[in-house]
This record gives sequence, C-alpha cells and structure tokens, in this order.
Amino acid sequence: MNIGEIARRSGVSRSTVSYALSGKRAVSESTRRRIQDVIDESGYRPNAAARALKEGRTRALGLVIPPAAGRLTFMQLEFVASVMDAAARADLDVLLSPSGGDHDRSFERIVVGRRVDGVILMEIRLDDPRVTRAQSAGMPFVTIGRTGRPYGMCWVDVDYATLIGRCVDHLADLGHRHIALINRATELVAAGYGPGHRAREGFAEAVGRRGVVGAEFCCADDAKAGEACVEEIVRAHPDITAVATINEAALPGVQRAIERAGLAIPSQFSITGVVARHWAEQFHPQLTAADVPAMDMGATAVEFLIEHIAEPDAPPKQKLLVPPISLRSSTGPVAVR
Amino acid sequence: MNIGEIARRSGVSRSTVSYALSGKRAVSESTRRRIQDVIDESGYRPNAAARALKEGRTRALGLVIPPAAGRLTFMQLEFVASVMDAAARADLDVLLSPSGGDHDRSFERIVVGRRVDGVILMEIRLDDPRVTRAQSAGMPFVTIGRTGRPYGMCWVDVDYATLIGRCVDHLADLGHRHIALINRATELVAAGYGPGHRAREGFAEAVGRRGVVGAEFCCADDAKAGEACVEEIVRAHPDITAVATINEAALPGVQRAIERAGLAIPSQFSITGVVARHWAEQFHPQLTAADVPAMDMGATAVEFLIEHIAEPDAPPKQKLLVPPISLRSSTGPVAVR
DNA sequence: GGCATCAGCCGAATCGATTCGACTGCGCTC
DNA sequence: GAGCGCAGTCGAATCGATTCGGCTGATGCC
Repeated sequence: MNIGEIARRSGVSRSTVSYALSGKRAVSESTRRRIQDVIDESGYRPNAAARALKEGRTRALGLVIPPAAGRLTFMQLEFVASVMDAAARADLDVLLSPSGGDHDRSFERIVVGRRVDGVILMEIRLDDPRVTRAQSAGMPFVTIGRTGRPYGMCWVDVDYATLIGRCVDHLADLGHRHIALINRATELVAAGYGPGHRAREGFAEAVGRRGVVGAEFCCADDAKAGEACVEEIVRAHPDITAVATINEAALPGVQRAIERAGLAIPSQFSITGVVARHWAEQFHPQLTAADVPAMDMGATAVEFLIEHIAEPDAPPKQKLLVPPISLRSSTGPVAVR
Repeated sequence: MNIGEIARRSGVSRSTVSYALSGKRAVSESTRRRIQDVIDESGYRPNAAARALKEGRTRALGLVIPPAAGRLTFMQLEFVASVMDAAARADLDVLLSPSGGDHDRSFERIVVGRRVDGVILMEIRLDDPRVTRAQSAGMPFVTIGRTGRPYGMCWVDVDYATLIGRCVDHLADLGHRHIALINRATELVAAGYGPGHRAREGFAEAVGRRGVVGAEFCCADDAKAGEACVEEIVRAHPDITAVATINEAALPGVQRAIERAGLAIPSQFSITGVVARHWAEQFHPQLTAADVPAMDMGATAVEFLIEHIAEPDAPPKQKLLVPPISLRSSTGPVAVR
C-alpha cells in the first residue's frame, strides 16, 4: 500500500494525495474527504524511508548509551525513559545505540549513515571521541555531562562539584570532622569520567574550606564493591563518621556493610550524596541527598536537540543543574564511635 | 557526500561504486582500491533511508517496551540490554517504542510506517492488541511472553507455572505447610498479565498437589508495597513461614519488612521465587530462586525475529524456558515462629 | 466580451541508493 | 580469423514519497 495506490483508488494524482495529507496546498473538501476515506479503509501510512529520503530528515533521534546496558544505574535508566517520553511527545522515534568505545559500528551507522536527525550522548568523558565524531560528521548533538572543553556545544549537566561541596557543608554543619567521599570506579575516573572528577574537585575544595579531614574512595559500580568499600572505611578509618557519595549502584552494599558493622544511621553514622531520587528513597532510612532530576534532564536534552536541529546556527544552549539537597533521615549530628 | 560524488571522484559510474561496495558483481582490483581510497578519505557511508527505500528493508528492529520505562524492573532492563547486544552483533539498529495502550502513535509509526523490519513485543498480555496490530500490518514479530492463544506465532517465555510449582515443592520439601505467593500488582494480573496468571495457576496446582495451605497476595511493583505486603502477612497470617514471589521490584521492601519483624532468613522465614539473577544476588542473604535468563531470552528473541524476517513462511519458533532453581541461602527447614 | 486571477489538480523531477540489461574489449577456441 | 564467453563497466529504471511549475476552468472586473 503506497501513495500511488491511494491515488489510483481515489481517482486523483499522487501529488494531490500528498497535498491533501500535508495541507501545504489547497485541496477541495470533497476530494480531501474521498482520499481520507480510502486511506482510512486501507490503513495507509507514508513509508518512513521514502519520506526521510525526500525530506532529508528522519524524524528520529539517536540515544547513545553505555555499552554495558545491563548495568545501567537507575539514574541513567530514568534518563533514558525521560528521553523516550519527550521524544514521543514530539512525535520522534528513538534509536538506541550502545556505544562507548572509539570505533563503534552502531554509532557510525546511525551518525554517518544519517539514520537520525540528531543524537544525545550519555556518559560523556572529559575528552570524548564520540563528540569529535559527531562534530566532524555534522550531526547535531547534545551531551549529558560536559567534556573538558564544553564551549560552543549543547549540553545538560549536574553540578557535581557544587553539590558534593554542599554535602560536605551539610555534614560539617552537623559537626562531622572526618568525611569520606565514595566516588565511582577507579577506571571510570581515570578514563576521564566528568562527574567523578568534578565530585573529587568539589570535595577537595569544600574539605579545605571547612577545615575538615577528607578521604576519597573509588568504588566499583556494584553492591559488592560498596560493601567492601564501607568495610574498609570502618576498619581502617575509624575516625570517619560520615560519607558523601555519587555512586548509586554501590548503595545497597553500603547499606549492608553499615548495618553489619552495627552502626545506626544517622545516630552513629551519616550518609548523603548525589543520587537519583528512586534510590534515595529506596535506602533505609531514606537518604538525605541532592536528587538528580534525571527526568528534567532528559526532557531538556530533547528540547535542546530539537531546537538545535531546527536552527543549527543559533547559539548552543547549555544547562547546569544544581538541585537542592532533600533533607530526609540519613544524616545527623556527629556521635562518638 | 553521496554515492554519485564518490563515483565522480573515482572516475567511475555510481553502479560501479555500489558493486565495489557490495561485491555482488566483479569489479577489478584497481578500480576497487581507487574507490575505497576515495571513500576512506571522504568518510562516506550509504544513506540509510535511500538504501532502506530501495531494498525494502530498514536493517532495524523495533523493541516495544512498557510506557512507564522509569519503572522497568531489572529483568526487563537486562532483557532490553541483551536485545540491543544481539541486534548490534547482527548489525541491526534498535528502535525503542514505549507502547502499551491500544492506540499508540509511536507503535503505529514504527509498524505501519515500516520503520523497522520486525518488532519484539515485551510485557505481553493474554489478550494483546499489539499482537493483533502487528499481524494485521504484516509486520514480523516475536513476543516475550505468550498471549492466551500463542499458536502460529514466535515467542520466548518463562514457564512461570512450572517454576512457581517447583518453588512450592522446594518449600514443602523443607517442611513448610503455609506458603504465600507474592504476585505482581492486582491491576496487572487483572489486565491479563501472563506471568501473574500462570504463577497463580502453578501455585494453586502445586499447593493442592502437596496438600499445603497457600495464600496469594497481589503486590504493587515497588519496595513500599512489598513492605506493606510482608507486614500484612506477618500480622494477619502468622502461620505462614515461607513465601515465593515473582515480584522483583517489591524485594527490597520485602527484605526490610522481614528484618523489621525480627525474622531471620532462612532460620525463621524462607523466601524464594522467580527473579533476575541480579536481584537474587542483591538480596541478603542471597536468594534461592529460579534465575530468569533474561540475557538468553533477548538473544533468542532477536534470533527468532531475524529468522522469521528471512523466512516468513517457515513454521514459527517458540521457546519455553524452565531455568533451574539456584540454591543459595534464603530457604531452610521450617521453624516454629 | 476580453482578460487577469486563482483555486484545484496534474506531471515530472528529485532525494540516494540498488540492480538489471546491455555494451565493450580481451582472450580463447576450433 | 570468426565466433564465443566473460570480466568489467555503464546507463537507466526503480523504490515511495515531496514539491515545483504548469495547466484548466470558473470567477470577477472593467
């Protein structure tokens, strides 16, 4: 079933069918209705490929996610969901591309093969080859997170440095003098993962400013590592009475280890950080934390991308989010251990 | 940059470039290399839309996921990841469509607009309009889960009835006489959600066969509901000493409520069920459970779909998985409460 | 009544690839 | 040396849509 068949059955030319559908030229009411009837009963829909070829746009967005999708954090998952929602609202389809490495077939196909009108890049590194690739291919893009030199491009990011600083402030206000930062995996930070770096910087700055003692721990992104990390803290650093973290995936293990050490939250041990609300509320007791507004970020990223596609020469938009710390029940005044 | 430009720069016709790339006709080594050089330095890739139009296939698969993607369970997430992996291995792109309701724009666009060569449908209901729609549109599809009349179509499913039966057997063998089934949300089961129905049937059958007392509880898909559900069990059904569940998302709450009730696992309370391995291992102590092999399922679904696209008239393939129960540490002999 | 205007429709070109038939040399055979 | 086969190449048709220019007939105006 194609436009020619519709034209034949309605006794008009193909161009008339096209104009009746798009409304870009006048079509008499009677023929318009006749065409519509034929379409309704045949269930016709314009072929996406043909339309994309002629129009030069695909009405689809690419979403480039980390390759190990099985280990997506809730934050990332929420983000993916919000991108899909926003795209669906704009009548755009979403093509998923699991890419992270340098030479990636899926990414190349989508970007260079013009399968999409623009891409959203997740899990951006400070120096990210995908950004370079999208630029050189002339493919509009928005990054979630910033590269080291984020000028002249669209992005949406969370201000991890400021937020971790505020966490330290909050803990210091409560009297904590020895504070740990549980960062993301060593390899990730070493590979130039922005949030890891910026959390580290914000932590160092705030610790210095408040005159407290800070210790940073890199921790792989899973429960087991979180458990080991807290065990290490409890064993080797008995002075530490509070942690701030940006490592969501480690939280269940962190929880278990704290419980197993017999430390009550928050009377004996405080914990806070920057995590998706879902996990802040999953924690027990609920986590005082800066809730990453992943839903907003996804919607904003799609919005920026659509605007950027429509007006490639407009100044690129950027948004740095600094969500407030939601006071829940996981932080309290320092107590002697 | 298109094939014509490549042809011009290499001093050959467009068809020669095409044949050099596809290898479907002989091209002399010298011209082949000249063309390849031009392509390498220009970064050319065939336009996906043009190719799709001419070939009549898009080299993309659709993955239809539940609309509330923010609440995807780990099992579903793992499944999505494995589909993406398998598709990437076959050099296929994946289009995500958040669809669940009846009239859905995204689903219609993808299926009727021929944006993909085939679709994988997740979260199938016993009577599912999307199946009907895909059939009437002549779009190849594979379902994850079965409809009520799953004959003559491709699907991959987990045998929840048998597995929950085995869970009951396992618990009965350990001496438990009062066993609860924590099912998925009431609305979901009411809406004809297959696993919910089949778990219910398998539970009833096994309970009758073993002569034990069974009680079923429907529980919304989140930690809070799981907590409430176990509280209810502990309070109103003190005889119950073990539960079997298919509700992953409720597990963290289930865990909390059991702990809060002061019941030790497994010496005072046993728990088992059918869940993704990720969460079985996340549980504390690790959960004795039938691990849903979501990774296999995704790969199998893609494989079935590819075969079905290639040979639409071949008999449809089906696979009913009955993974073994992995003995971990959450079940034990019954004890007096 | 002649002419301009315009609504409404059609035909043909176009997007960028694939593919089929046809053409051209070249080497081989009898 | 005429004829055949084949490797290598080209031109043109094709996929299904959009869109531009042009045609036609009805209407309005002077």
